[in-house]
Amino acid sequence: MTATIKDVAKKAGVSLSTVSLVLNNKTNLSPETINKVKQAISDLNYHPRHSARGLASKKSGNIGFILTDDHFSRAEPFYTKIFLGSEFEARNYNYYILLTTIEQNFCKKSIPRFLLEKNVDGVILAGHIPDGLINFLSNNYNIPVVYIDYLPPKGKSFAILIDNVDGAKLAVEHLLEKGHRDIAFVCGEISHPSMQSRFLGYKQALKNADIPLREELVVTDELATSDESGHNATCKLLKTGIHFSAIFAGNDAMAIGCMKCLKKKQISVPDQIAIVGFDDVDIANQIDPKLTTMRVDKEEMGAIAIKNLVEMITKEKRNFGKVLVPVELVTRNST
Amino acid sequence: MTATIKDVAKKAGVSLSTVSLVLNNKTNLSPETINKVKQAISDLNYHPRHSARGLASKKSGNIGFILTDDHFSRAEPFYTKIFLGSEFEARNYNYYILLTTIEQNFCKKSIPRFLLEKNVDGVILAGHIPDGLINFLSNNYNIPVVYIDYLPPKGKSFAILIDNVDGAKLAVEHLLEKGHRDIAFVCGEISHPSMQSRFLGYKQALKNADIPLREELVVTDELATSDESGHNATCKLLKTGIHFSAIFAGNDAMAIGCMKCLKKKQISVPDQIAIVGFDDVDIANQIDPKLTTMRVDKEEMGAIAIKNLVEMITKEKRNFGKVLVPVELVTRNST
DNA sequence: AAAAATAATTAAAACGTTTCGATATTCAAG
DNA sequence: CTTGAATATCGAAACGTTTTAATTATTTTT
Repeated sequence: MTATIKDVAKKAGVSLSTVSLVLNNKTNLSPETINKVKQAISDLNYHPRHSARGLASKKSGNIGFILTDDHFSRAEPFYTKIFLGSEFEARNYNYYILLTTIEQNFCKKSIPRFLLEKNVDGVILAGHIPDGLINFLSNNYNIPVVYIDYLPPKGKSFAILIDNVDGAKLAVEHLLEKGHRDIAFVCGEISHPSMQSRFLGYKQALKNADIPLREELVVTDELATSDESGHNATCKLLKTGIHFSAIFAGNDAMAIGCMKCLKKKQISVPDQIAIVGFDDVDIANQIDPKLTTMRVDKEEMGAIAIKNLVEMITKEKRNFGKVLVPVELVTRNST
Repeated sequence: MTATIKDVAKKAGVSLSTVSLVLNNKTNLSPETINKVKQAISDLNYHPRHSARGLASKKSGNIGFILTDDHFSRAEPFYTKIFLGSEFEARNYNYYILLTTIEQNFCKKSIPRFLLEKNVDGVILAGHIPDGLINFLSNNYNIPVVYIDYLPPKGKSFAILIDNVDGAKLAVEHLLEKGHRDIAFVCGEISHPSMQSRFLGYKQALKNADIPLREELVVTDELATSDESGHNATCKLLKTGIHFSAIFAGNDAMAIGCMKCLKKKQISVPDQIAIVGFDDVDIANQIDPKLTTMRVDKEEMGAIAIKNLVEMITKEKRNFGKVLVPVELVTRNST
């Protein structure tokens, strides 16, 4: 059958252990030996069996990737892209990724099998993860954990987050550069952490430009952060009769809602009112006019998570804190 | 640390082997023994270590999922959904899925690691897969393979395919029921197998309704199957001046292109011209008017693939042939 | 030149299962 | 009863690595 480490040892004229040492780049090996072994490995087209390694080393060589089902199946492939970024980066480090979705309402039944079977060396948790799982993990496992796009409410953790504050600031600064002074902020569900940060960025940008914050240009009382919320919020703003020449929307969905409302009222975008969104969802580029928005590199987020996770696994140390991933302005036709 | 099979054996008062037999549902076990062991397993919260199993049984417990990078990263999450469906179903059978993307231009360097490491018991190939990989697989491995949405050009294979012919027939029949008689078919890149099948379905539906095929209502000479191709094809049709009251487009992208053209020419959809697409992409439901189209259950396709693959793995047999997944009409506002 | 330190290599145990063949027990048929 | 088959359980080998400690070879120090 296929070659094993034994065959390599025989061919290279060394012991099993030596081959293993070469395989794992261990020290105290003579260059000749290393060459002999490497030659034999390539001659035999040898590849160490994954499960044998796992058994002996007590490392699985796998990384678990957990997100809630609603996050993955939603239309916008935000987490899909993050996952893909992780998969790519993991390959560079020779790790496999085991993906699993869990239900929002966590119960003991839904503990990912790769945890029970000790089949992962570390875990990535993407998006809003139920407390139950977080507690279960920290109580029963000692493997490193990296959060993506979610900061657990308590306890020390390591998280990869979107730099919402800075992104929002950039968005508003873009509008300021275009000469806008009366910039509205449209947002729903202000309780959401991202929305709060984006609001903060909006306020900071105004402050830096010496423009006072005008409460009447801020709508934060919509229930959701959807298309519809954006639509309603814009209608509300227009009804007040207060002048504004630009809108910064909390996300693209709302920005699109804004545009729908404006179109209905025959207000031209960007001539009469400019709009900036946030997220750069796929349709942002397909609507008319194309939406200027803030893009975050999702693949990069996944890659950063892997890099850090692998470091924690191999160096057996724990990182804590936040990594803020920068956001980039994508200028299109709505501004 | 965590319990092993040894602990279970001790606790249950039986031998290692017996526990293993229970674990694997083997025959010739007394009910009392089974109960004793199961009790011990649950008492100790025992879960067999994945790599140990893999090593001893020479089965990895993993399934490989391969697709080309361009397929996975494209905007429309077609293959993402298939993958998700696979992941869900695989969980039911206690398999892990290892996903990897490969480049379109295959080379030895890009052989998925899980193949080299003997770390999968079977493989799913989704979408257009380079011949090089197919040959490599069949020459070097004896593991079962299931294709999804792709039929390899030669050799025996087992594939899960969209029932394009039947779907197209349904689409056209829907238009016929709505009273349309002059139905155009708009399609680019007719060399593509799916497009050929859809064209075939179109012709069959007409034939069944005793309506002669009129070549002048068929556009198949566009270069791509994109939005733009649909747009151009429609313009071409309109220019001929020939009457038609409905369009069946080869896919949603083209259907959307058709609508754009009609909107430009102030032709109302569906009042003057009705449109049916194919695929049910996400934006089909977001445009105005919402697009009537044909939906295929992508998750189901993934699940079917897993079911068959697992059967082949466990029963050590090979299935051959095609499974055609039915397509469903989604009636919206464009008809 | 001997002793000590270091470098290079190896033997053997360990990892936690499955599986094969052996053994013990029960059952049915002669 | 005796024998042969079927049932139930077990002991031990095997799977292919890593890792620890031991051994041998080499270099450095005194």
